[in-house]
Amino acid sequence: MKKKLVKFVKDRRKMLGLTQEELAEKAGVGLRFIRDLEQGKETLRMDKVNQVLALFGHELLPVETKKLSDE
Amino acid sequence: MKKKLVKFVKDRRKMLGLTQEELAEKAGVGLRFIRDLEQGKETLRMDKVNQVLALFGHELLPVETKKLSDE
DNA sequence: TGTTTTTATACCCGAAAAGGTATAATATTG
DNA sequence: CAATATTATACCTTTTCGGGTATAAAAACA
Repeated sequence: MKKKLVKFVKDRRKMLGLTQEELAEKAGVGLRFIRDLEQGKETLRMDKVNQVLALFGHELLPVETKKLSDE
Repeated sequence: MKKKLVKFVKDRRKMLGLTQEELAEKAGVGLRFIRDLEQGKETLRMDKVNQVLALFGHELLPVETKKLSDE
């Protein structure tokens, strides 16, 4: 199963050479939140996720779901 | 200020001729949630929003934020 | 290897989201 | 206009997310 959001955050964070702790601080969220996010938890608060994505110049928006088969 | 998500949900719902109540039931969320969502509340749970968007064949994903001026 | 850094799990607590209900306020319709 | 349907606000309760802390596991590095 997929997790585009998870992959996006992990990739971007490593791209910037940040630890989860540093990302948490920069984003203004708790370390636990970053962990949960990167672990694929889905019951996260939208605004908190957006706080993190904002660091990467991104935000959560409705995108067409094209789920033909997998990947 | 914008609210793409709000506009998207309202438009799609009306497009299908549904009331907030009907949308809530179909999505499996409370009526109050739909109201909060369409009212621009940002501290919503991501998975619940996705339940709603799924009815429209969409999902929340990270999208580049292009905030040149407004609109 | 052993040492250190980073990440993953688990537990506790306060804050607040989600849902239900009730009631205003708007729209819609006759 | 009035009557009805739909949407917006407010209050209350239950549930759980988010944060802090502690510890275990895994990675990185000497």
